[in-house]
Amino acid sequence: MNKFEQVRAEKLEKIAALGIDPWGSRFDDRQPIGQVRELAPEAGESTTRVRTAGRVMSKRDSGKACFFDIADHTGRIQVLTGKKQLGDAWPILDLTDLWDLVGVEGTIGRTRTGEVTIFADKVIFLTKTIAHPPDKHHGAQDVEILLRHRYIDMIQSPEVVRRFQDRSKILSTIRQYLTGQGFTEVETPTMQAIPGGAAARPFITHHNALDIDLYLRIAPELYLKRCLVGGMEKVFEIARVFRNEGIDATHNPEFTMMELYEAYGDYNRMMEITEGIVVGAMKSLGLPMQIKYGETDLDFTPPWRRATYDELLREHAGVGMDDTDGVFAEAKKRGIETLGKDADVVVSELFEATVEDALVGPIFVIDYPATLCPLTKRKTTNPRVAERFELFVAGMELANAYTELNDPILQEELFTKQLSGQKEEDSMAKMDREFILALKHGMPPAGGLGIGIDRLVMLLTGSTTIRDVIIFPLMRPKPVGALGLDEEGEGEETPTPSE
RNA sequence: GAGGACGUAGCUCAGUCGGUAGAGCAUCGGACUUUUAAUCCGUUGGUCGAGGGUUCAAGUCCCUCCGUCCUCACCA
Repeated sequence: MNKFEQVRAEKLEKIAALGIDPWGSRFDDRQPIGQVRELAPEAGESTTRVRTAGRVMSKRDSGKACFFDIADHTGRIQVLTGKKQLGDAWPILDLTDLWDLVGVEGTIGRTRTGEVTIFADKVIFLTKTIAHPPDKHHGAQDVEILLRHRYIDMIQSPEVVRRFQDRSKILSTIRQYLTGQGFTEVETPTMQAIPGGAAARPFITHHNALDIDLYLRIAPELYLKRCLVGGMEKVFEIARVFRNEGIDATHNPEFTMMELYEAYGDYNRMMEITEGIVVGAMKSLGLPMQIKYGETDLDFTPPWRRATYDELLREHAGVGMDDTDGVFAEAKKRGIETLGKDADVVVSELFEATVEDALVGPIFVIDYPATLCPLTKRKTTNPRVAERFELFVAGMELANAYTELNDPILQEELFTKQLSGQKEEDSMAKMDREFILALKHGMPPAGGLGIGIDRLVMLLTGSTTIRDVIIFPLMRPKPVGALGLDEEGEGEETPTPSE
């Protein structure tokens, strides 16, 4: 405990000595501060009584009077009280520090300078804050402090709380939209013996009683399709998935993916649903169809542009995807390694290099080279092309959907086929015999869709990094030392992982 | 994984050419019943991220390590 904490801890004792519980208790019939503010008259003091609670954000002591500001997630308000008004309760104010939690009761009004103020005759101590708070004007600015101790970020920046409330609203809107369309929400295994359904490196863990290694899922896809086999014709899951890869402004090791499957649908139907979900989410936040993301102007008025993979590759790279010689030549020209790589792997790399960053969107890129899509149904008119789309917005891949492959014989074949030039962990093709067996029982033709929830929330809340929309992003563990929280001598260090 | 930047009091930040470690806020003590970055007087506070090196002397220069951020690569 550092010197600041000792001072506050001593006050704790003094509060208790006054017969007051420094940790507070139930506090009923409280109005949120935002509501209390609305009751303020144009000027002067009203007779309207209010009762509210919040965190002390600033304090201006003036002898026998005291002004302090309290804040909750709905707003901030000034409180004025005095020795005469509080009587026996007056000494508690001396023991009240910044970031303590208090309840107040009094009349609502304005001071002569026009500031909305609660003229309090009761101050109820609710909770002592032992830690020393950051600078009351600048707040903590260090990104590391804000991320490691997100509650500090939330306390000092109401917009942070609002952003996560927006995230919650987007999620509930998606649930409402889908259940309204007859979808059933299911929860499939997070720990899986074979981590399939996407191309990504998994996290590995171990179950002691069964003595088996398990993987944290990289996608819920293969289980949701089993639900289709079982007759759940419309299912979805808002799935936390885990990918053991790099961390940057658009990637966190765990993130949230919405996946849905609709029997007897196809990828065209998935485009309609995607538009419905995104537009619905925007409306729930009160956003117009034209928004700005960073410097980019986006128009979400449906229907959104649909362009084929081949068409876009011709537009931006000047070659068609079936023109193997042209694709190799163009790739080499752009410094892409082509030696020993499958033609479609090169096509894909050329596409990523030339097209993806140029896509402002929203735009559905449709009809991908089939070899890159082992879980997707091929076009009956052209088996080289898979019925898949990806939705791009502002250079981000926001959604991915297929007409689902339901042919178990072809599926088994595709699971065994690794493309040259592609590492196994970079491939979606991982043999899962249990899944093949499920397909053998007859999965209806279906459309499937995945939407990256974090990226959608980024887009709709104007956040440029994923850390702004993941409430506790992964950070490398560190001994608690910042903010004076470090225990002297018996420093309880976070164990470092073995190398 | 590669490159770059940063790390100084609880917080926000200065710190010149290598020459006694600073300010504001917060804390603590005092004055004040309409302040609002309250004011006024006084006070306390440092392993300069960690370790090593150069030097008479290192916050400052060099090396290693740790952490965070940015760019690139991978990925959604």
